[in-house]
Amino acid sequence: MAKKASITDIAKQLGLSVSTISRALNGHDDISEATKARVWELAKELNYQPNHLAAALRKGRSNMLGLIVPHINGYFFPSVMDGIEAVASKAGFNVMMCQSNEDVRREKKNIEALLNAQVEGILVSMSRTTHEFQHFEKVQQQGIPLVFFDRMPDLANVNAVILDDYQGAYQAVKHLVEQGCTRIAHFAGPQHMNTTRNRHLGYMDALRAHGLSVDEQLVYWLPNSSHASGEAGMKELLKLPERPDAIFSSYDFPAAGAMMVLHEHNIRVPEDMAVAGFSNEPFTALTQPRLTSVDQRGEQMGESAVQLFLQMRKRTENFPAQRIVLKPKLLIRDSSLQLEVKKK
Amino acid sequence: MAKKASITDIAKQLGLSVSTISRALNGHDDISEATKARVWELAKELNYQPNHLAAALRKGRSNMLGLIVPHINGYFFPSVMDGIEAVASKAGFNVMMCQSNEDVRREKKNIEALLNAQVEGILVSMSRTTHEFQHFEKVQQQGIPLVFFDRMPDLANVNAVILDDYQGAYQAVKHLVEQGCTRIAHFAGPQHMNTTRNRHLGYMDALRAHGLSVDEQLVYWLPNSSHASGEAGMKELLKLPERPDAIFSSYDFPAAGAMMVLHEHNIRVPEDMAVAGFSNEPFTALTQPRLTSVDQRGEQMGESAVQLFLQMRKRTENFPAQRIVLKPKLLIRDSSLQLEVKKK
DNA sequence: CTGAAAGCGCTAACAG
DNA sequence: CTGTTAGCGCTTTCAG
Repeated sequence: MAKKASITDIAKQLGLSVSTISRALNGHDDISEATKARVWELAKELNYQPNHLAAALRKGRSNMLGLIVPHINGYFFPSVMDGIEAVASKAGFNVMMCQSNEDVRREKKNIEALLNAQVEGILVSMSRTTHEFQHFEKVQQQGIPLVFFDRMPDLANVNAVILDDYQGAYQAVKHLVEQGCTRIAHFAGPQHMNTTRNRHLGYMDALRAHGLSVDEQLVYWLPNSSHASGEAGMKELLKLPERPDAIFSSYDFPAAGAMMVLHEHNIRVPEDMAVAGFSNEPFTALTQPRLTSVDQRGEQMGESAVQLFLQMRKRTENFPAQRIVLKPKLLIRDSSLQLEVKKK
Repeated sequence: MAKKASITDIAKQLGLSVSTISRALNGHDDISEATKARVWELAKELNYQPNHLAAALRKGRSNMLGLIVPHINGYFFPSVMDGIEAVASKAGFNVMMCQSNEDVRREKKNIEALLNAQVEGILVSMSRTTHEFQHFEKVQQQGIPLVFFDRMPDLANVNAVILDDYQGAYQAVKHLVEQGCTRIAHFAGPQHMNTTRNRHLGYMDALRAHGLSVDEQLVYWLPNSSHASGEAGMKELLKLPERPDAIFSSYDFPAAGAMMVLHEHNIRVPEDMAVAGFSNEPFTALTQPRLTSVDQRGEQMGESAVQLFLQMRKRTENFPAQRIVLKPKLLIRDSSLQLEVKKK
């Protein structure tokens, strides 16, 4: 196998200088069409492959964007990635993707790797175990634009694009109230994360706003977002002397798990208990009954995150931190619908 | 913001040569502990970040591995990516991930981008629209190890790790036969892809091996792998004069779609019609009834793919193309179970 | 329209 | 144990 051809090989074979080849290959208009053609032809013939590393080193611009997600299970993060890829590639950026696996140590390593790779910006959704932020500060110290999405730290001066989780939860619970539910339980996620904390807050405020009191007994703290933890939660709730008549879950999988348990106990959904989840996972349209859920705008979130990055790198001055908040969308399905009608 | 510190800055401030710094930073043991300590300290102080680009250029080794997946919806590809990441990072490789979006043009661009980025190998699962393979040959011509996973071209000399889709389908259909089903329908995927073609072949052979004939009327050709196409397929099958008593789907989502339609028609699963899917999506444990499916060994596939790559780059000689075939696992759930018992 | 020369940041002989 | 030197492949002044 022949050694990989470089710009110098082309130059020699054509009796031209490397700079001419470079310019020809990059389509500069101060090169004659004739030479351009010759260069292109030989490049093809030699199977020439530009070395991005060398160009990036020289230009001081890698055209790479770093991305860190906690995991890629479920529908949400992949959809964000779709949005990111679309906008990034349109702007001429390649995306270097890492998973932190919900582990802050891994997240730190990801940051290191991306910084070493000379990415021009980093988009990150924090891991579940991230409680300190020095590794992020380091990024900013290097002058690398840093954009959080979905999961962000509780700090003032950070750029982020997030969902209005509070509103999403509020709307879902309001909907349940309007369907006639009065004892609405909640599957709550970790309260140190902005996302699930705000869902919990939205839940509580929606109850209060509609004259219902918040009953701590009706809140089950999910150990994780699996369907198994929803099953466990439902079993707990069924032990209560007075059973809830609805459940709002911070995630879809536990909601579906709860429905499994209800089915086993011959408790009808939504007649005996209404159920609503959060994320709008594709499978929510496939459960029996279909599951009401809140859409998280994943794709749009990804797009906005890249756009924010693109803005940041344009400004020479440190421009004020921006926070973009997307509106959630409640998708009402059979698991919570027309309770009044169905009840009788 | 200070200009990013380089190895030269450290050298100057310490009155040492750059090579000493380089060696110290890389932990060579021909540098005194004393100087190592000084170097490390100043590096930390200056917020020094090694420039991987420069090192890679010089060493001719990028420590980057390219990955192309058709999409990251559903569970399968993310699980493969998990396996890839795990083994790759253990071997000191960073993964550069691209999506082809089931578009061969995009796939070609991805290949270009990865080649430009000087990846040391490429792992790829072909897009659905890939019918020609020059872009892959180009990779091999450059001497870059190329490993296909799951979806591979019909060529002899390619390295690949795939699932035994034929066996998976065969087992699923055999299971349905053993449950007493005699008119087993099939939701078939595209026949130009090894995966879904082999599932179709396994389906047919399992029927024949058990004395059942293959009825073309019972095969519905899925336009895609969405649940909607499964709903459409089920509706078609219900128009037949003689209704099937089981359905084996090439994907899980259409299988779930079919179950929705059956539920609407008050056709019981599995009593009136058994259902089995393919992929073992997490949601298959959450449908009503739970869906029988074939696990695709995603994680193991990813791990094997990286291991194969690592082998390939060790051999100086072109070693013979390897094909690793993983064994599928049939997960029997309620949607197909104990038909005989339940029927009466 | 083209060439010469310098250098991005780092590593790796080769010398001491 | 440390320094000198050359150069990875490319882009970009500065000169013609």
